[in-house]
Amino acid sequence: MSTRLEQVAQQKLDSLNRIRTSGIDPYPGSYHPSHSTEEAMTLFIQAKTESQVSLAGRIIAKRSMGKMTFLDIRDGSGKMQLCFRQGSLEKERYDFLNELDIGDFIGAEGILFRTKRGEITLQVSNFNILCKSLRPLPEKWHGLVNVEKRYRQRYLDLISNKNVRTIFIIRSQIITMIRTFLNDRGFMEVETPMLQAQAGGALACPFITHHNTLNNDLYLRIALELYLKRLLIGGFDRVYEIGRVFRNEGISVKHNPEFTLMECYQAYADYNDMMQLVEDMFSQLATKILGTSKISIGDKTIELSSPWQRITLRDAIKEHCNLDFEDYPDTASLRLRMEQMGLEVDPNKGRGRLIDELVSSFVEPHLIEATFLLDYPVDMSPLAKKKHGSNNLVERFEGFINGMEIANAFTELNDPIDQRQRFEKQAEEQDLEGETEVSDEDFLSALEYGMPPTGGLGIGIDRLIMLLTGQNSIREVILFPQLKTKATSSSKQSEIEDD
RNA sequence: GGGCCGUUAGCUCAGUUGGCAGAGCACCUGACUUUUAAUCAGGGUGUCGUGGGUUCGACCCCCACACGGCCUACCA
Repeated sequence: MSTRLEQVAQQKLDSLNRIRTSGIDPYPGSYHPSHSTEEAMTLFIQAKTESQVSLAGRIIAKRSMGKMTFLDIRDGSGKMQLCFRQGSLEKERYDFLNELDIGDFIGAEGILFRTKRGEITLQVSNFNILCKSLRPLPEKWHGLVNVEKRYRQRYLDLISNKNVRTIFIIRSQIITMIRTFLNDRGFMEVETPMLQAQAGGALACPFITHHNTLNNDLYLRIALELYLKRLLIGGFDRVYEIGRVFRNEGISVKHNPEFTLMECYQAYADYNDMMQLVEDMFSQLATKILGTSKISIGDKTIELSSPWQRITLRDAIKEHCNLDFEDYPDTASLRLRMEQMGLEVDPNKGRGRLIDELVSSFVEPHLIEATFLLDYPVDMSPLAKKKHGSNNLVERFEGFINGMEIANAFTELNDPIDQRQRFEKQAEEQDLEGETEVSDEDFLSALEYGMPPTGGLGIGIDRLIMLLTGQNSIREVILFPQLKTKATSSSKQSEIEDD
């Protein structure tokens, strides 16, 4: 007894063997089509005379009518109907069509014509199999719907669902546009270590790994910040990196353990310049991708062109929580006030984390329109420069769209003494919160050589792509999102062996 | 971590107070020289997520587990 899948696989294997027996290589080395299907379409429409072309692609439909067969093939650019007529091919070649199934790749040459129904079609005079497929593709009409299978076998999702394919094409275009945008402004793209002795630049739980030869533990980076700043110290005035960072935290529709971050740093600039940069970048991206600077999410329309709304963090919390954090200058008093408001307060959290909790719970959900929250407390921003004339606020903003944090920027702290004190204070609070991390001496000593005044910006690329493609789950814009590894019989076996 | 929902043929989905497991597509055989979700005639099909339990009898009821989705929690 065998399953349907096994029976189909056997049928395809039988076909493969018949092909081999007949002396044909079912997996030839190369085939060089003269045109893509899209180019062939254009050629036919523009050319007055009959055009001889060769095409290659995957068979996605087969309609046989006895002595005449139509195949639809698809390549990276589009699709084309192929017409095979017994009168135009040797009988042996025509009969070979029996060995071609949906899913196989073929190359075909012939002359383009238009059918009675008006479809541009290739009249095939010769063809070759380029790859024999051994598994059936998902159903043609409904496509692949099973979400788990779509993520685990994304190639099937891409074959079946054109809108999925489009999302990832747009993703690629957006990232190219960001590079062009920054390059045009004199930024230089760089690459910095993903394996780091210390995971700094953000407060997040890192992944830990081990280098065997060096015999020391290393961390996968959680941010790009501290190495990019070293490059400003080194004399590159405008640098950026678009790269993967890794955070060992929860998975949700807005979080994947590895995600793509863009950080850029501009010497002699401050957070106001970064705000302008964000406004320019986002409105330009939207205009190029969508043809308008407005994005539609559900029934909401959000304008991305300059200027975005600006509100200080203090005023935003006042408005949504009826609480002025300046009235509560220390952790204890703020915690007391929050408890009086009926909130459950984590006793290990410091003042910065408490304020952050107020923001994410009460303020963020209301920031639908493109909004900059300005001027954060120093407690929650150890790498940002203090606001001129203030001892407890820093020049920092976060950008929000549709209730989602999308950008984070500050005027970078370049006072090495202040930076050392911030690290020390942060270390104290982390001890209270049960985390331990030593300050980054290597970064501090770099800073002591002198870093120019600098504006820095970070943008979550995946979330930006969600906005511009109208997706509400980050997994829809990451080709292979993180899923739990399914135990296979062999891995179960190895677990037993490990025990 | 908690809650709710889901898991049936390769794919998309039905199904039953608890009484032989169903359809469309795909696949196989046959017919067909302008089809295009081709059509027509015929055909095959399954660990009903996994493991227990209740029952004369479980895809269905109960328990546990796995995986996924959404919500929530966590999250610089």
